[in-house]
Amino acid sequence: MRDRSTSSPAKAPIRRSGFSVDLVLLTPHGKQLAVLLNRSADPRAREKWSLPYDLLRPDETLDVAADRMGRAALGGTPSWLEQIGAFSDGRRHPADVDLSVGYVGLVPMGVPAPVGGVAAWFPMADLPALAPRQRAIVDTANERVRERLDQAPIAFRLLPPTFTLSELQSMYELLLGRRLHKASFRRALQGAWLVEPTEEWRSEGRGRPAQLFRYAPRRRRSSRRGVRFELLG
Amino acid sequence: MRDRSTSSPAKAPIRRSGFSVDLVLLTPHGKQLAVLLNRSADPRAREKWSLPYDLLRPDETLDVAADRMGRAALGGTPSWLEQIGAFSDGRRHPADVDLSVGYVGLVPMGVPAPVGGVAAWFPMADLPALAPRQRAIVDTANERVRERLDQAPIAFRLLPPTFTLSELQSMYELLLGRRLHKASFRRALQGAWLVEPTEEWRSEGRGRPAQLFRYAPRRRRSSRRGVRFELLG
DNA sequence: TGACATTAGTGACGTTTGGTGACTAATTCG
DNA sequence: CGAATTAGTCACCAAACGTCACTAATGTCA
Repeated sequence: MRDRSTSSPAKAPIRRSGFSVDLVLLTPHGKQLAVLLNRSADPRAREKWSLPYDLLRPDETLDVAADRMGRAALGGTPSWLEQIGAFSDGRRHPADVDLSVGYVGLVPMGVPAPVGGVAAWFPMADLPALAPRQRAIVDTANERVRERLDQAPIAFRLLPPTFTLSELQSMYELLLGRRLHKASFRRALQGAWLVEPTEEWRSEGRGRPAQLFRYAPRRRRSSRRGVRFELLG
Repeated sequence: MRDRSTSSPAKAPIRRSGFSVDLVLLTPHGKQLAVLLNRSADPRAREKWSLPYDLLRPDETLDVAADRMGRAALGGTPSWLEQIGAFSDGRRHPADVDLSVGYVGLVPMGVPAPVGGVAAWFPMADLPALAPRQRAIVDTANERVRERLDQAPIAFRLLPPTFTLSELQSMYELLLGRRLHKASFRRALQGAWLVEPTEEWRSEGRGRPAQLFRYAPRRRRSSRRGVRFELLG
């Protein structure tokens, strides 16, 4: 299903001339992110697991191909998807292609990997060995998610449709890798007009029940600020 | 020189199976940025001008190829270079390849286009017709430069080694497309420890002479800020 | 030569933004 | 009931930022 190559028996370091699209699907998994990996079809493959990848079909857009692969890998479409670039140095790739185009996708928490053991979620900190080029793609995916965190609804796409503000803050803390102050977080969120409260409350065991919110961004003028020099040197 | 294809007389919509690297070289030109374009070698080409592009050579890294193309197009190496992604939808490209990898490069002001008329600088606002895929690459290059403006030394790479603070501010204003307040700009710059003064002053016709500065970033701790919700909805 | 225009550079004030600790509120558990 | 736990808010203070106004140093021109 995944192998669309014409039968080429060569195992030598001859690269196929095409290129692949490689997908990094991320979902929250406890205190960290997890990546979806496919078990290698070829038992002789040097790595047992790999990112989902495929060759681009004729007359298919890159973005469309990535979405199609997301559906193929999960049964549903990722809640967010973005290209992270082209990867081609000498590093090895399972498809033996010259070049691979990487995509990051987000999957809301709680979506299980397809049954059958062909795919599984692996925590970021405990990945099995991957082909070097795919390893680079995973690392870039991680960076990209952090970079986009404040410009795209990353955290919201990893949460269910309704969530508590504590859950939202925990998601930001997971993605940023550091703690945030409750009052500051909520004040900033208030000013951004990104969420609206629902009528529901959720009692999570002990403690005061929390109100549920949903992601409902409202138009606001982009603040005409001065320059930020974030460059560190 | 640029055409490395095996002689394929086909003019039909048959795509070559390879991919190209396309370079958007930018330099300040008056009140806006300018792009370096090559005159099409083939007089029957549908567009008279194109971005510099080439096919990746065997065992060559994408980054290396982009740098090589920058040197070939200008005689010198770009002062900054970054990949901006892979482009492949149905849109036409002069090389008739399935996929193109775009790069942005910066060139300090004052570097002339090579003599001979094979290349020329075109102001952003007044570009000639380009193949649709290259047009998309140019647009993405522009966005990327603005996105990176506060994280990479974009403005400094477009200026000569020493410059006045007014020139630096003008460069930021050019890139951002809006005016900045002088005192705020300088205060923020001061806090960022990015420049150091030289002993030289420059008298530019009328008005008080300005001190020259050079880009000399000093290490500083990354500020542990809270979250920014720049997302506009 | 002196008034004026022009550009560079800085000081100071008030407002907004953001970090922080401490408070109140509502629930479970014993 | 009281302690523990989690949610939600308030108020204080410091840092950051927009703005105006001022001083400084040059050229231009009457």
